[in-house]
Amino acid sequence: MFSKSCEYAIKATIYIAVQSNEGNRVGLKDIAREIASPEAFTAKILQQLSKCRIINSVKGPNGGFQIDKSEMARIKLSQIVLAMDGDSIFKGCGLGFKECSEKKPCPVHDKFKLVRNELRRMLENTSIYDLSMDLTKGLTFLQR
Amino acid sequence: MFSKSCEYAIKATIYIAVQSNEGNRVGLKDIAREIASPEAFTAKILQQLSKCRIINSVKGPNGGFQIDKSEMARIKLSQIVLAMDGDSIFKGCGLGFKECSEKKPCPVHDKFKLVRNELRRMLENTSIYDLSMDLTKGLTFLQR
DNA sequence: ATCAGGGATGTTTTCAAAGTCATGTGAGTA
DNA sequence: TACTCACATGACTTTGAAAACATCCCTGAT
Repeated sequence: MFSKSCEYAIKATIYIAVQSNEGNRVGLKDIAREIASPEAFTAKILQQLSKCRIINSVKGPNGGFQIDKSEMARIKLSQIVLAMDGDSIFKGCGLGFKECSEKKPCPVHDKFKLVRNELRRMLENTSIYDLSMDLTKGLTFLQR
Repeated sequence: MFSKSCEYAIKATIYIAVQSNEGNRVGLKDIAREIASPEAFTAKILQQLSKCRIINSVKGPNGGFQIDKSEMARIKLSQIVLAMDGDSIFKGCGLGFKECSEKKPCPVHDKFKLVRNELRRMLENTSIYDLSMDLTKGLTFLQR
């Protein structure tokens, strides 16, 4: 469904959100350990998220990553997916056709549209804030 | 969403269905040309479909692939996906966790369940017969 | 100004999916 | 029986995402 990068990105963003809510700035090592991801690879993903203004990075001693509390509710899952995997999951044809449209639909075009719209709706309506709250409350988990 | 193999498998099955409806048995070359897929790779996919009883193969001169008319309505998209990609798309966790369940859900578990159920419903309710009919009627296309 | 902590960036390496090639096997035909 | 057509099978190669490695650069503290 999503690329590995995107999966890590979602996990990392949620973890950073949880920590930011408690006023903590977190470093790469922390994040990689907490979401069980390869450190070097995670670094790249965090840089990408940082470029896309989804998270903030601070260099130097006591540096790390954080998310502004004021922005947390604004950040939706869809933004992370878009930043990591592009819009292929929203626009791409179910059978991989480059040109698949209402005018010239592939055999599963209409059927997939329904599912994709449901997916899009879900991603656009799910905020990182909500996900981080569930995690803080112990309703969900970031391991296993 | 699906592997390349699965995309080809769906396209191939639909094409074979269309031809079978007109009483034609089709060969590998025909299929590969029609769905614009690499021939050798397509051969493997057809063999897999054949093993899973989704299509029938006939060896020798005037051999080829076909689908029994009587079975065509019974074959659903879900069977092809299952044969090619396994059940990961139905069961797999949105964040890639090996153990993700109601008991120990990942942060997006519930949200994904809705989307996945919609996908499953769609795949289980879409028959190859219906898709082949749309193609025959010129409502859908297998190229581009 | 220097030093160390920690993020940023470019280059390899690894591995599974995608795709190719060579050869085997069964079926129809003469 | 011999030949040929077309599917079957397994080993091999290629490609690109995932992951690892090495190095650079910015920042705060002393």
